Amino acid sequence: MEITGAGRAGGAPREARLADEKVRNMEQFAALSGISRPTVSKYFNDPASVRDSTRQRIEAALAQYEYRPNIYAVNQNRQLTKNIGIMVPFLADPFFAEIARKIETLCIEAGFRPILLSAHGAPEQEVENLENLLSLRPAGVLLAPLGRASDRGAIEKFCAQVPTVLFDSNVDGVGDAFVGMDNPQSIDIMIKYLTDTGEPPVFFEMQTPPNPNANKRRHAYLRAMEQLGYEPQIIHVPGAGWEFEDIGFREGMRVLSEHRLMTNTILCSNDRLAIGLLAAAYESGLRVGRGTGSALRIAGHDDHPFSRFTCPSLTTVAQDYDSIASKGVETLMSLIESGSRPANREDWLFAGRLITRNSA
Amino acid sequence: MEITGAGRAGGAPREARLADEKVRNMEQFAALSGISRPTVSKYFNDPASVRDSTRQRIEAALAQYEYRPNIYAVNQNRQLTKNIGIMVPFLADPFFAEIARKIETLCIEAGFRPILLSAHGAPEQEVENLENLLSLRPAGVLLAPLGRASDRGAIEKFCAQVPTVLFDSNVDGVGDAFVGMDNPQSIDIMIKYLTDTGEPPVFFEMQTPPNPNANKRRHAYLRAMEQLGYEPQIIHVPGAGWEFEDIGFREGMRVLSEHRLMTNTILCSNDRLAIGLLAAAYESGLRVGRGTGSALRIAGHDDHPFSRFTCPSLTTVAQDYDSIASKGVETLMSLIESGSRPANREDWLFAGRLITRNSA
DNA sequence: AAATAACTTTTACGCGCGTCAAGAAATTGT
DNA sequence: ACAATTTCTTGACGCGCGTAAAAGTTATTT
Repeated sequence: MEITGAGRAGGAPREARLADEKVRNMEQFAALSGISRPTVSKYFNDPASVRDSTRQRIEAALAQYEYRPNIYAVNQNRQLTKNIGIMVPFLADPFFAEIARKIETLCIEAGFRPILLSAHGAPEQEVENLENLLSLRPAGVLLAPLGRASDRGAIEKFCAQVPTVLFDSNVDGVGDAFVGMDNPQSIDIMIKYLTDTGEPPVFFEMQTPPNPNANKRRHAYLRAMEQLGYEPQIIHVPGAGWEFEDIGFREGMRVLSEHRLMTNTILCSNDRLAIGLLAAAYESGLRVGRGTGSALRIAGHDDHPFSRFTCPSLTTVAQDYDSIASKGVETLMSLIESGSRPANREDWLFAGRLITRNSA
Repeated sequence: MEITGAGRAGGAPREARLADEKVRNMEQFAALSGISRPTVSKYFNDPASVRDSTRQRIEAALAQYEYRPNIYAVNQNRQLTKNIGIMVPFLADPFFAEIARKIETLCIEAGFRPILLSAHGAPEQEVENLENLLSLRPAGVLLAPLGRASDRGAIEKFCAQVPTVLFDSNVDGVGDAFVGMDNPQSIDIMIKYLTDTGEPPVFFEMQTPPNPNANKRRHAYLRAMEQLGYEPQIIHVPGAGWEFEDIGFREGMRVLSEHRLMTNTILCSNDRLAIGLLAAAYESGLRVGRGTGSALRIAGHDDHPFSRFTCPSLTTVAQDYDSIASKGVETLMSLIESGSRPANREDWLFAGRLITRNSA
């Protein structure tokens, strides 16, 4: 028996040894991949900018050594980072969590790094977040402002320095674009539906809603009722802040016991108020629905993720999450690519879709 | 009449002029404040580390020029950043949004910069987030893993490199500490309550729950029922993923129509399943509650932010959000300060609090 | 008042990478 | 095969700040 190929002298192969060591910087990695550092740097900025054969060699080395450029050094030397700020007024609201998630995903697909922030309902936090964002030198920002409570000056100052697309909640004249829903349209179709299938609705809202959409919806309600020749009634309940369900429930209990309603139908300014109001109706022993056995019809607005599971399930107008998210990201991307700021602000309003469930 | 102090000659004061210019770096700011750059650097790392008079001069300049150190340069040169990663499995779940918010706040108070990430229910996203976090060189991480679906190897590898406190969902032996709730205790008090005030519960859960807490709760249920001398019944409904309400509703409709229950009381593995189940009961015309007129009692677990507003309001066991958040942050801070990793992993379990509402 | 301690300034290097310029090498066109 | 073009390499500078050493200054102690 012959023993052949008993192993090479000189220890383990060089590459296998090095694979265990940590690659500390691009210099080392470039040496390992057999490519010069400036070319490797070029590759990481845009893989398509180097020759095919070069790219393959870099990617082979990449698979072997798991090197990643130091993000701090990269961002320090780039004039513009690949960061995209996403800020919502209240992340504990699943509506915002959901839309933020869609936006996040789209940003990643576009090759950017999303940074998610929430103002947690507090104007000071919103301002602080903007300041922190600024120091991250983001390529752009998607911002759903708090609204009424926002520090307009702070937002303006921010927008002057960073390409910004507002969404959900508009602040007139601020930012490079706005993407949101068409409140007049959505309120219209809801009121048409409600009047067609029963009585015209009263409008249920907070006295000091944090979000400007509430005002737009109130105006849309008044206009639609006038056009249809019905007398409007607005139930302004005391309450501020972001605890909408709580306000809807607490004040709903009061309103329902006082029998102040002109009709049997209530249109809430948003789903979260409606969820509270539904709970109040249940607690009060009032059957909600559109059947003859029901005392009350309740409708919401937004198609909140939980409104399918209320009792009864909530009739509402769905916001077009997907379109809002993708148009927002799209708009921001073209802002970033163009490198310039548009002279005139674009506003994109998306139509709502009526969702008829069992509450109205 | 005498005119005195008619103003100094020489134009606008030097400081007022400079205040308009942008301070580009620490060098410039140091010059403006009249302090050397290394001392200014020391100040930003720890304001208490410089003399009182020096601090005042820096802060005076700070008020005038609004300089902030370049965060990328700072983090490149510091061995450890002031970043704290916070990662949850599913941010669209208000439970996680809520606890993440508390953790965020505590981190900021401790002088750190929280970075919030969500796995969005996807193991690949969880792994990607860990990789991204790693490249941010965080001082520490608070991680609520996906659980069953998590890539254990990836998490272990991550924890080996970064001080990590797990919360909510445990992965045995991974990370430097775990903070969560005491499932045996919480299930115990719930079962005691339910049996004391009515019939012993059946246990309602998903066949393949994403979260290990479900398993702990099932075991606790079995043990408690055995101890009390009741026959356990577990309703395992098909379903995976994070759409708990949907599963609770869909499968609840089926289960309730099949009349397979041994008792009139259902204990759900968590509130979100219970919310779906409540909707199913409503839809099925079954009155839920503890009164004589009710056909069914339903209890949940977690005290989800919305469970106050279900119809009827949900009886549940409240997780101690505050304690979990603060103990988690506290533990992480001491890990960071000590600079060393503990030999033995600490586990902190907090007791649940029974919340009796109207559903059971 | 002198001695000591505590702090600040000066000077300088390094972090990891973007980017530029000049020249070398590889690829393409004809 | 040669010129034209594209791509890569070499060498170097700069970004803004942390940090270290040595020398200078100020505050505290006895």
